[in-house]
Amino acid sequence: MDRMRWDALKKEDCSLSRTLAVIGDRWTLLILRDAFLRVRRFEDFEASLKIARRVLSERLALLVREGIFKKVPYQDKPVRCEYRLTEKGLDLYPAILHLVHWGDKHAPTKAGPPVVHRHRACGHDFRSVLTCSECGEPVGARDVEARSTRAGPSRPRRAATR
Amino acid sequence: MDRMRWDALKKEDCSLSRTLAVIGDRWTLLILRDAFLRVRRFEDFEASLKIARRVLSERLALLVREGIFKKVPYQDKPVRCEYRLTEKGLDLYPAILHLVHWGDKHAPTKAGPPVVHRHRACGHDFRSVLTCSECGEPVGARDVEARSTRAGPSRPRRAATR
DNA sequence: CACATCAAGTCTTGATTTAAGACTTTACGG
DNA sequence: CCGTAAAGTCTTAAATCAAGACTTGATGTG
Repeated sequence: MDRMRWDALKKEDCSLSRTLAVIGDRWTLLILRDAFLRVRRFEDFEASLKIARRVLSERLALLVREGIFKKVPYQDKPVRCEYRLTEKGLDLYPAILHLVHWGDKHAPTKAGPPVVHRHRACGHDFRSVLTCSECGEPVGARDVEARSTRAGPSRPRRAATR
Repeated sequence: MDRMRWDALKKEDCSLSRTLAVIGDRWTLLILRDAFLRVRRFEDFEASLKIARRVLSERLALLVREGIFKKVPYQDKPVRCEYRLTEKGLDLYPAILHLVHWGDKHAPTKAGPPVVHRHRACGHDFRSVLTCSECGEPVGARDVEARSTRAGPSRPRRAATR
C-alpha cells in the first residue's frame, strides 16, 4: 500500500495535517514552549532542551521558513541572531497552553502543576477554556458538529464519540 | 553532552513534556483527529491515515495504556474491538481544534477551510477562542504570566507555559 | 470438506531520522 | 598569539519508520 510520507503532509486538504507538517515532529512544540518562556538563542535552546545541535538547527530553520520565528540580529561583527516569535507563532499559544493544562490534569505529578498561569487582566490563576467565537460559551468535543465544505455526499458528523 | 531521550520525557517536571510523551510523535494527533471524526477500527485508521500497520498497532496500544482510548468489543467469535475515546481523550479536543483553526488561518488552501465547525448550542460556525476560566475573557500569549510553583528564585515571566 | 475472506494484528527487511560529539567559522579580549 | 564565544556543520552509530508478507481465529461459499 502507498503510505503517507511526511513531506506529503503539507499538501493535504486537511488543516491539521498542514499544521502538523510544520509543528508535528518530536521537538517543535518543546522549542516553542521555550520560546514562550523567552528563550531566544541557539545555545540557550540547546542547553534547555538537550537537543542535538543538528536537529535544533534544522528545526529553527524550518520554523523561520514557515514564518513562526524571525531571526533578529542582536549584535554585529560577528552577526549573531536570536529567534523571536512572530504573530503567527504567538497564535500557537492557545494550543500549547491547552496541552500544558491537559498534562496538569491528566498526567499530574505528586508535586502539583510545576507552573501556574495568571491572567494579567483579571489577576487570577486560570485554566484554559475553549469557547465559541460566536456566542462566547464554553465548547467541548460533544458540542461540535464538523461539516465538510467540499463537494460530495455529506453526512453530518458529531466531532466526538459516544 | 547528555541529550534528552523520548522515554525520559514522561518523567520531566513539565506538563508539556509529559503530554508530548503521550501524543507528541508524528502520528498520534492525526489518529486522534480521525477518532474525533468517529473512526474506530484498526483497518479504518490504516486506510484513512495510510499509516504502517506496525506503527498504528504500537500507537493504539500506547493510547490505550495511557487511557486515551479504551478497547470496546463489538462482536464475539472472533472478538473484534474498536477504539473509543475516553473522557481523557475527549479532553484533547480543544488543543486539536485550535491546531486545525491555526492551520485554517496560517496555512490556508485556495479552496478555503476543508471543514467548518458548528457549535450545536448556538447554531453558528465558529472559531476556537481561548478564554480565562476565572473571568471568561479571551486570552492571548501576551496576557499571561507564568509562575513556577517550585522553590527557587522566581522571575515573573510573560506568556509562559510549562 | 476445501478454499477464500475478513479483522486485527505481528514479523522482516531496508530506508529515514535522531543522538552524540568532533570540527568550523568569525570575531573579540588579553 | 592564544583562548573563548556563538552559531552552526559533519560524521557515525543507534533508533524509528515504511512496505508488504505472514498469522490467527472465525465465517461464508461451492
